Amino acid sequence: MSTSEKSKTKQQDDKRARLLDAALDLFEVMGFEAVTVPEIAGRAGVAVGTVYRYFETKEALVNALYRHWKAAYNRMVLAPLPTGASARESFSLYWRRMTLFTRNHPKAVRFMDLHHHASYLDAESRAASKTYRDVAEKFIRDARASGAVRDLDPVMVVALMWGASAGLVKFASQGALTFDAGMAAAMEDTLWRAIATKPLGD
Amino acid sequence: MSTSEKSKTKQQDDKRARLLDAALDLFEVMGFEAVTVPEIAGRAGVAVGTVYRYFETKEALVNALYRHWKAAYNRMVLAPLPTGASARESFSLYWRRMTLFTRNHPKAVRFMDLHHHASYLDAESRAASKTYRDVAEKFIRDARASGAVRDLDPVMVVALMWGASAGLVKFASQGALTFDAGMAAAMEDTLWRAIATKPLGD
Amino acid sequence: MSTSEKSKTKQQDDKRARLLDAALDLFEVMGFEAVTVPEIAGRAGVAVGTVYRYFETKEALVNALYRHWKAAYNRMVLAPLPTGASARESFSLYWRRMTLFTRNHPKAVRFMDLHHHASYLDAESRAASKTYRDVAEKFIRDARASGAVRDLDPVMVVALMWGASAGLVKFASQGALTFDAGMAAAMEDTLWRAIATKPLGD
Amino acid sequence: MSTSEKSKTKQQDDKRARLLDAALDLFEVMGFEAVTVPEIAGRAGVAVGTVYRYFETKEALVNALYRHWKAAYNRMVLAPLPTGASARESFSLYWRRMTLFTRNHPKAVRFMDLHHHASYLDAESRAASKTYRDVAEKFIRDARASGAVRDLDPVMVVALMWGASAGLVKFASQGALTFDAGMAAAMEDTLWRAIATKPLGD
DNA sequence: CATGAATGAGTATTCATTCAT
DNA sequence: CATGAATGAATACTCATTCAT
Repeated sequence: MSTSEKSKTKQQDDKRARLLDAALDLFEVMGFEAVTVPEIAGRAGVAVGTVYRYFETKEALVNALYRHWKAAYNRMVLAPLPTGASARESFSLYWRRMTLFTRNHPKAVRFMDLHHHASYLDAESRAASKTYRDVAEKFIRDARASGAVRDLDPVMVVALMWGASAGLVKFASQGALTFDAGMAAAMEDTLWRAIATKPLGD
Repeated sequence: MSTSEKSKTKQQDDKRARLLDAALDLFEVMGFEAVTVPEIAGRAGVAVGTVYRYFETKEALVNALYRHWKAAYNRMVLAPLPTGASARESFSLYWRRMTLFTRNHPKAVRFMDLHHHASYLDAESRAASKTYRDVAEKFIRDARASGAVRDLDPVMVVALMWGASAGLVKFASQGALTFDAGMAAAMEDTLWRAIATKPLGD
Repeated sequence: MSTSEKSKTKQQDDKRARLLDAALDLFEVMGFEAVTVPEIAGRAGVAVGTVYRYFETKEALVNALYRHWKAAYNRMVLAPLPTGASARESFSLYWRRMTLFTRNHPKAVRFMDLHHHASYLDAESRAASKTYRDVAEKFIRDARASGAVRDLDPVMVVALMWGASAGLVKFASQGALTFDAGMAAAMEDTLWRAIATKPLGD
Repeated sequence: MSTSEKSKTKQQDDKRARLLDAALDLFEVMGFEAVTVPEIAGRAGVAVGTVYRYFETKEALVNALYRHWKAAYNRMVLAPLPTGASARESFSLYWRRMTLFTRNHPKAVRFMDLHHHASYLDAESRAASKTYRDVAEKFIRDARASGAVRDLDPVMVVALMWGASAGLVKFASQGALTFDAGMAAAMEDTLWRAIATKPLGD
């Protein structure tokens, strides 16, 4: 297939992608209202009017951005586990997926946390959040049933895991720590001690 | 001092306080830019122009609000511990102060988390954040030195504690759990297991 | 009553009136879409923002303008006739009222004619037009019943009278004729010949 | 000339004609400024860019449209009368031409009336209007000289005739009457009574 | 001190026009 | 010749801030 055959679509995809990238950079730092459409266009290297060829309104743009990253997160983090994995292995896998995504896309994660209850997000965008809690709760419930995890409120455990990850992002963005694989592993070990029936076992 | 002299001051303080309250309610839900000065004035029951008798600009108002709550937080949570407290007792006290404040003033806590890196906060407002980290780190370092807490990166532990609290607020505000004293205690126990050398000991 | 007591309302009325005047001047010549809000504000001697203190939107402004003049027209032209007036006298009175209004407010009449079917006029504004036709038709019907006017379609007669007046305005605005009292009287006589049973009688 | 050579031209003419038709439909209802070029292109079934192959600008398009219909009107209505026609016959012929054109092309007539003084029409387009008045005035002057028409201001008579026709269009477009041949004839009779020296004579 | 009408700079959005394919 | 994606100037409208009362 020749380059020219695809170039039209490619260029469009490219512009849309560049607009989403620019919007992420700006919204994450400034917030939705503080960012102007010309700023987004400028950073994406297109004219103002072009923004409106790809997104109906500025609100439609944030919503598209939010859903884009929420979908990517769900795809990577909430994918089914390999069958037969132990509770410890499952915990480790989920935690490493979460932190890997977070470390690869810290801006996207901060953006989602900052905006998840914002008034300019429509119902569909907000609905995406639920999935995460559902999957996480089910995992904890199963692990508890298997006896590997103590008798704790599943939602509390989800809050702890999400919070631990968010805390690392927050302090990393302030320069107080480095959120690398080692830090992720140390936190994993610490969290497992918090919730496991026999943290030192095995 | 006559009564009328005092009442005047009282009324002024009252207006200032009502403005700060109104601003907190609105900023926390809508964000800084999405809230208009007339809205704040209306909710506080004063005229638009009056806002400017108490605060130079809208930015000055957010900064005053931020510092107000940051100071309250520091006063309540970071106050010196009773001398002679064990690491376990100190940990418990800090955690209970944190969660008590958070449960009493969830709007203020969400506001501070949402806005702590915002561009409209000036250097002085942002500096207030540092204190918290310094105190928290010192406590962890001491506890570790005493042998009660494992050999962990202090900042990671602070991230974990802050994150655990933030996670509870977040899921509580979504209606997924109830952040009451029992929940706080359960989380305290869980966190202590995560970091203590002998979590079951004593 | 002192001047100062009323001055606040007076000034407001004044601004509203000046805005309506400016809008009439501009809309009549340029059409609704070709006129910018800053132009209206400038001509009225107020700031742009002030326009929006008096009218929700630009559309609300045209609608208010349209209703203002339609009401004035109906008040002056469609007021009840003195009882006992003959058909000839009634015809003369209606015609003189129409042409007097038209000569005094040619811009308003052109504006109403130009805009009466415009998409930016809401239902209520458009409804005002009906009254005119109803009154005019009733008059013709009565005059015909009395035998003074020939057996003509009443709507056709209304069309003729309105058209005659509109034609005079149009050619006057082009500088082809002078629409004064004499011209109005000459047209009245001509129209009466057109419709009367015995134009020369009496 | 080969067929293909002609068809090419035909297709071009066709596109131009379709653009003019689409523009008439839209301008007449919405006004010049409220209609977008993409709308015109869409209704004409061509791409946006194609509009600019046939017309320099949007203004050039309205001007072309205006002149197109003005020329058609002049060709049909203002064509020389058969020699030797009486004043009554001439009057009838002019009136029937006017009303026939108006009934066949009501949109074009409304468009011309609505736009005849618009700022986006250039001098040449506006000049076309003069012809009509000149011809009409000359006819009245002659008829008056022949003694068939009373001693009236010619321009007033033109205003009356134009107004009568415009009134019929206006009320017909509002659904208040039907502008058919019978209505046209009734109005002709009525108008002749208005201006003739001996309306009942012959 | 308190008020709220007035201000005008600033923002989202539209749309006539161009030009590479 | 035809196309329609890209452009950016222009417009309606908002809202922080001022100041006369």
